[in-house]
Amino acid sequence: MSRQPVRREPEGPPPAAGSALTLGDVVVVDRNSPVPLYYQVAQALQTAIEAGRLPPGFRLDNEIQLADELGLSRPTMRKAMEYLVDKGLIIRRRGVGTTVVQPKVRRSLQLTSLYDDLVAAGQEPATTVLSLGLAAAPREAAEALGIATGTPLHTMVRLRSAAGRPIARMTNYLPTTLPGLGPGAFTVEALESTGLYRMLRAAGVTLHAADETIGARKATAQESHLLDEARGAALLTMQRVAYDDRGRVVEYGSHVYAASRYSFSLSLLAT
Amino acid sequence: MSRQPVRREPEGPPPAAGSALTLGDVVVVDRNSPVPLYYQVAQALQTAIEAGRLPPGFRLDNEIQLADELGLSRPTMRKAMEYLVDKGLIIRRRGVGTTVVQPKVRRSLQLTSLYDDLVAAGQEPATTVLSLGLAAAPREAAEALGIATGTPLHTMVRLRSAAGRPIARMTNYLPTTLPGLGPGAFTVEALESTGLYRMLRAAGVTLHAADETIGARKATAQESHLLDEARGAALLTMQRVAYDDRGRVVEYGSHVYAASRYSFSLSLLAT
DNA sequence: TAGTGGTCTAGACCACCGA
DNA sequence: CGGTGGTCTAGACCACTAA
Repeated sequence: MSRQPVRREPEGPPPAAGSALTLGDVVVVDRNSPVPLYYQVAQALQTAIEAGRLPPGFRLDNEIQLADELGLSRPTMRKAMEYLVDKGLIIRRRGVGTTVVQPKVRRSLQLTSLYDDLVAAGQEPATTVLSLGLAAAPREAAEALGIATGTPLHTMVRLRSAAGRPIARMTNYLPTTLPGLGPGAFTVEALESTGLYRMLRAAGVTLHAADETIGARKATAQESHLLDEARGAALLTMQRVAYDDRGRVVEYGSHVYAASRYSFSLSLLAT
Repeated sequence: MSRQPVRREPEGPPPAAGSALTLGDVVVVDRNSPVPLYYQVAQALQTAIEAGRLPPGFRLDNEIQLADELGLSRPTMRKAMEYLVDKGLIIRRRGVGTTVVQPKVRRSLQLTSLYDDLVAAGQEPATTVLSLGLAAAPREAAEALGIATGTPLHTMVRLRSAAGRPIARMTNYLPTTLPGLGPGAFTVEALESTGLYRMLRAAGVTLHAADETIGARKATAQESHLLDEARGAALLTMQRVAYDDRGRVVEYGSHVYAASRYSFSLSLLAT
């Protein structure tokens, strides 16, 4: 239980960026918690980095020192740091050391107003179910789900709005053969209040992976009207196939978004 | 060096999906190789899975057995399997075991012809440099790079084609202050033959992360002409900010794609 | 040459799952 | 209950980097 905040501040030129902090100031581990030690450490460090207490460029001590400052073994400390590397928060180089990564700017990319902005601006997104029921699988959905065209599927069309304006039309197809997803598994009320993915999880479906394709095309007259856009406006399209942890296709969705008010953002780490 | 392909085929009902194979049939480790043992194992397993030698649903032995079949310690075997979990190729459940995941279908999503299809169809992509030089940073690029508007930047516009038709116009801005990227670092010839990212790596830049925003809008008259599309056609847009391993912004790109012939595909693992 | 992270080992105990 | 993966420890040697 010894955890004196040892401060190493040797003579000579001041260190590049901080180093007056010690892990003990930032991380406290609870050995009685059911949360794994490495995860406690990783979370604490992530919080500290995101809060700026470990600023960009901050040089961390080597993993052996850190480990015994916290009273942990080296592998455990290491696992915590690997977690942060995977998240892109720190960089480690053999023979060099570990430094905190510069936070990404992100928000400078918002050239147009985004869905997230609308949500952040206080307007909660709302969902309206336009249709819901069992219907014969169209060719597109049948191919995605790997079944015969015409097989009955849960079929639903939802309109997603934010800030009082429609943003997206989402069409989803789900097989009726999965446990917990028999006919009648979905209701308009639940879909509008709970959301599809939460309902799936509640039904015992474990989402594991998804493939998405993002494209664009011009809106049809009907789509322009539905999404409150000009005729022939550009739409973002997204098709998604979602799989559960046994590799079964759980859902196929084909969605269109009003491109003037919506865009997709992604962050990638080194390939 | 004992590596007999031990086969476990107990009495009773035939196992669900395979189990007549052993790791020894699929993985051979070379302790003299500089390649880490866990990585050798992970690669061999990945290859076997993707080749179908370990079919979807295949149940792997527990990690202790696997480890000593290969003459490895449990942590090393474990690290190999964690690698495969991260790649989404296997699923592990405590108290249950490890199984090979169903391969994703992917290709059923190609509703429209994609860039990849064109490349796969034999037409190599080609790049034409439309302009290249130093220019004052426009507001958009200055914001993304975190510098003052008007700062001189490497500025380049490239036209990417496939199957003899233009597909994308890519506009990139790069600071001149990074080591190896002074004025004159880029030439038309190198860009057309080598590609921007490869040139960056050669200049000693280590790409680490990127933020992307994908949207859509209608083409201007000039863009329609350049990309060989109808007037007002839908375009996919993508802005990207790339960072090096010190968190410095390396590049800002703003690109437009002919949506009738291009789309983005992504695969996601459980969040 | 000194210090760093990368890899590897051989144990241990535990939480969870299904029969 | 037995078997599984999840966590943790305390060492060891090595490859790489920088001074």
